[in-house]
Amino acid sequence: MGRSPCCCHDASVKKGPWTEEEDKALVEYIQKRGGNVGSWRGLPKAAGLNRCGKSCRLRWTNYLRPDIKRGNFSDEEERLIISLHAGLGNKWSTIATHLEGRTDNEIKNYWNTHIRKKLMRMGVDPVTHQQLPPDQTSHHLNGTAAALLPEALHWAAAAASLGSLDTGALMQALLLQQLLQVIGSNNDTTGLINNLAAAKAMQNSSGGIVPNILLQDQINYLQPGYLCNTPNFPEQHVMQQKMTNDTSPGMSSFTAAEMADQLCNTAASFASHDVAPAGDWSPAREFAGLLEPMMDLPDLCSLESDSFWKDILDDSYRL
DNA sequence: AATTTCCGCAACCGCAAATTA
DNA sequence: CTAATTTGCGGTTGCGGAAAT
Repeated sequence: MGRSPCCCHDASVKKGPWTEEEDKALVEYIQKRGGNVGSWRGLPKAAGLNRCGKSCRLRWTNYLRPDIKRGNFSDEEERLIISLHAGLGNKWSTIATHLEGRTDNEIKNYWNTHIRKKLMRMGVDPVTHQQLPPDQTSHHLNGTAAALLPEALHWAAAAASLGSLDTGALMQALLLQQLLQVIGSNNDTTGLINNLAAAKAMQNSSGGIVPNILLQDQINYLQPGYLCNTPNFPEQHVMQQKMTNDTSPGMSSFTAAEMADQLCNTAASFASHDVAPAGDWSPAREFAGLLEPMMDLPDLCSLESDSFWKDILDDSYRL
């Protein structure tokens, strides 16, 4: 048993950056064979390259392949990566299958250089997607925002626990988490906390994902009957499309996404005063008051590029 | 203007899974 | 079935350019 020594250990085989000539030779060889590489090990010799087969494969799959998308990642792609990573972890190749034209290496690099840092700044552990302890958080949220974050992160964790590939619920959870950071800058958040707790209970009653919690009267005013469509709620249309595209069998992530969707619908409903919940709805009214100024939220993943989010984050850094 | 430090990305490396003989 | 070989994956490194001093 054992492995034959790889040509990569041969000192005479070239390493390091590829030259234009090498690229050309590799592309021409593969194209001449109609894209059928055959054996990577035998390729270098056949193509007249002094490289190891492994190096050739990497160069082709990560750089020379004709279907590779170039340029910066869009916000939509970034959102997708974050959501998929929350459910899959560092399964870069699996994540890459969900992003057309992007390679696992590219996504991994983008994660390590951009997204990871962004999450850290937001006080979110990029490995677990859960809130970091205060002493490990790279900035200091004010007390209210800090108190709210666990609520949203609880959601993210619940969605992640499904272990499914679909991203809807996690996207919504991240949306909510960010929303909460904003709302947290307001003073009185009792209503918000009540509503979140009730929403979790709603999720519990319809899917059994999050155990325990809550008082019946809190659940009452969050029944699906009270939900309304709010097309201008951030990301709503994106989520609807994602869920429509989800054809995976079984439970799901679709269900989770739907429930998460309902929560956001609820938030939006309260905010727009379109809904009058039964019973004691003063918490909802209060919640609406907090949300109302937020209805024109800019793109939620443009945390650094967008001045709206940047100002909010800067505020929290100062505190 | 020169030097140092930081950062992003392409490429490498070792391991494990998959495939082949 | 087993060993040998190939392929794929994820972590890590190091080069080169940009930013800071």
